[in-house]
Amino acid sequence: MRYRDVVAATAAIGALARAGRHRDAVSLFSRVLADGVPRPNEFTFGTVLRSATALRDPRAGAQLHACAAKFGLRSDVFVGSALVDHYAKMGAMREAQGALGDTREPNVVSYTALIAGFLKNGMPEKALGLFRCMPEKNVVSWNAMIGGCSQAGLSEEAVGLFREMCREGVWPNEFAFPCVLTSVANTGALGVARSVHASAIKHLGKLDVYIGNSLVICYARCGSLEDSVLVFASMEQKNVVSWNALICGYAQNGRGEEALAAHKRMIATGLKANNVTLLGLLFGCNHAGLVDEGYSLFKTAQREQPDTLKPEHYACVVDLFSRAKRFDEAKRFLEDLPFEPGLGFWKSMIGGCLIHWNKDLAESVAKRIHALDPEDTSSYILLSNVYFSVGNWESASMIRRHIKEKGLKRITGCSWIDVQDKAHVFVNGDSRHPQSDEIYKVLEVCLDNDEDEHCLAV
DNA sequence: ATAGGGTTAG
Repeated sequence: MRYRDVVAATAAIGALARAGRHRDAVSLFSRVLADGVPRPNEFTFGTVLRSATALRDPRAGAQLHACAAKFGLRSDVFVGSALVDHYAKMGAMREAQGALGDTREPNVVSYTALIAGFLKNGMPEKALGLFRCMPEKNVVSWNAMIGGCSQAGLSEEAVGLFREMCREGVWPNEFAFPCVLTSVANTGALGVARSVHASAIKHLGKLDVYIGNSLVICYARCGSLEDSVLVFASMEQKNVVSWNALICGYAQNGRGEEALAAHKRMIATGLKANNVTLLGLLFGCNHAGLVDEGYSLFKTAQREQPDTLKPEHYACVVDLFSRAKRFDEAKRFLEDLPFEPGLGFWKSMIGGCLIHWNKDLAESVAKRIHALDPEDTSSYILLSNVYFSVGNWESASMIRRHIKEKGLKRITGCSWIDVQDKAHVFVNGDSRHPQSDEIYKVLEVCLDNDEDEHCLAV
């Protein structure tokens, strides 16, 4: 069938795209093009390019780009933004920049698409540079910056940008809050969480399910399970993500029993658990020592929805057994894995050996790890800690020397506490804090009261 | 008839 005019043809392509039938949309475009009638215009290209992007098909994108150029539409702003967005989402940032350069009158959309691309492809400085000098900003450009920083793990930047946006008088919409709340969750600042929550109510009135979910996880990560549960209870709409957020919150805070209970309630509402649910449950069981419950959940999932199982779930089971000193079961489980265990699996085992002072097993597992990766520092450290724990100082310091000699780099873990919305970060043996002396005095008092605890030198 | 931004684990 032929289309009466270009409007009808474009509408037909657009309808396919809206129905998610992107492959058909691209085919229809090719047919229209082959017929030669009607002649596609800038709207047609914009529409079909979106489908090529949704398909993540760089070949189709490049062909459409060339074709648009042939039709003299390359410098149109609609075609241009669609091209920038396409290339940015394919990770081809040079081409994306080129497409913006070819656009005669680039607008907010063109710039925003490029900024989002820079952030997604690990170039936050370029994104920020462009954002600072773009001719015009709107709430979407702000959201792209906030969301992109949040995804890139630049939590402080994301929160800062959110504040700046509000200061500039830009009214945040519902898209901004999930991003900024994720970032707040990563910094763990409860006071900030509360103020962003208040800001959401002030700006939006009603909170949608995305924001509710983000609040549940944010409060849990900031250490306030009370607020987390309160938000969850107040949500009108709940989906799998909401339940997962609740379950994971319980799990992170060591409340395995409550996580299991929440899972039962979730099933009762007719929702099906997915891979994240299972991971949260296993994690919760892990930290509450609910070994049999956790393993039985795993086996049920293996039976009923084997497609949801990923290596991470198997790793949790290894952790579950080895933390509980059930090394034989852990070993048997490892041998029966349906895939090659990665380093993480063996590290899990050493972790268990450290808790239970199992030197012999730690040695044999360390051998396996170093066969896979001789540069793996964390397993050396874990092994030397096992030696420390059983009082074998010589072997322990030998390993430390070995690490130094090989020049292996180790990633230092850190912890922090939040005092009046300011995070104070510490690493082991740190003395850089301005109140360091006082802090250590208080610490000594605490440690004196607690002499039975084993203090592991890492 | 067309465009850019959102939530869950480690």
